[in-house]
Amino acid sequence: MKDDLISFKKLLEKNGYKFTMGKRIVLKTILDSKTHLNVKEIYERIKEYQIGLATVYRAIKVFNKLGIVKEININGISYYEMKIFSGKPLHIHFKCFKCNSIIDLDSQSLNFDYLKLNKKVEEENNIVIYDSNIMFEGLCSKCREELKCQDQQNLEE
Amino acid sequence: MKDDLISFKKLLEKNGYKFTMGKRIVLKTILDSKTHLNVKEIYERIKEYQIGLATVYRAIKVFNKLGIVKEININGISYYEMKIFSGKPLHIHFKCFKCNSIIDLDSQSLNFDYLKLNKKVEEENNIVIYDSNIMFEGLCSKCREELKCQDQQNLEE
DNA sequence: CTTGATGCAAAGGATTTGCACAAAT
DNA sequence: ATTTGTGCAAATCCTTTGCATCAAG
Repeated sequence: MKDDLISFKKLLEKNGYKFTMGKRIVLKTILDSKTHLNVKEIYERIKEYQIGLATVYRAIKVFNKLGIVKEININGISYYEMKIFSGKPLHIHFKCFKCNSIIDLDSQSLNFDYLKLNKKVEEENNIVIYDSNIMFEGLCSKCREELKCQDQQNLEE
Repeated sequence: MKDDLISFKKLLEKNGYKFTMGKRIVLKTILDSKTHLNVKEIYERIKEYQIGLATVYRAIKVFNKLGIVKEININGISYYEMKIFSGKPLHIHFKCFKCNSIIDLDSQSLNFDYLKLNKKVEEENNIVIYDSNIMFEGLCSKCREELKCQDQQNLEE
């Protein structure tokens, strides 16, 4: 087994789960993906291995419970990405209204600012924050440029 | 008609919708509620007026599209709260892992900090942010106290 | 009158579950 | 050997849609 999977195996077994082939393949698929995947997408990618849809759902449920993956809801559908060992303390997502693309915003300095704010939120409200989900909606830079060009053309007419 | 509903009527009609009794009752229900409601909850509260579930869904879809209400997804279910004319520029939500309650965090100074951060995000990424969804998960102050008490008792045993 | 709105029931899509069987420790 | 995992199909839950009818402007 690849070294990088051993930590996951240990984490699963510590919690009474078996690190089966199904779970391994689902996990690997999420690990290898550059973008967030939903269950259907994961299933499509791995069904050649004879893995059922229910197994994918069950594996992800366990991963989510153990904090291995992070769930992001976009238009009522759940997408998943790695959470632990991912090197990202915070995930800020941005959804473009126009092209519907989801962009990860992970600037070092922004993350730091947000973590500082988290601390303030915790103190002000006497709560403990384990996880934070931040999702912005708006116009991405590409769509923004396109709109600018259109405006220009409208003016010239 | 109550004064405070006229702005909504105008907004709807400007966009080609009729401000019917169904929409009015659904809107009033969300307006009057102190907490976020899901469609089923709204339907339960107003079905005595002979309003069908589909009507509730359709009304909310329009409200959401026009920015009248804000949609919040909690565990795959959509909840709704007022967005425009609500006096809150930003809604930060907190969900307690233990008691599952959803708490609104709306401190003036925090909101200000977040809006400032939004500006920074916009500049760094050359995007425009129309809306932001921030949801924290963790331990609320009440559950935190309870856990503290339990720890105390465990130590004394 | 014309157009959008409604209620109902059926359809749709995502997720869960019951069950018999298979696989892991 | 025992316990958890799996595939399949059925069931469930939330949401949307088609259609005939109704109501608002």
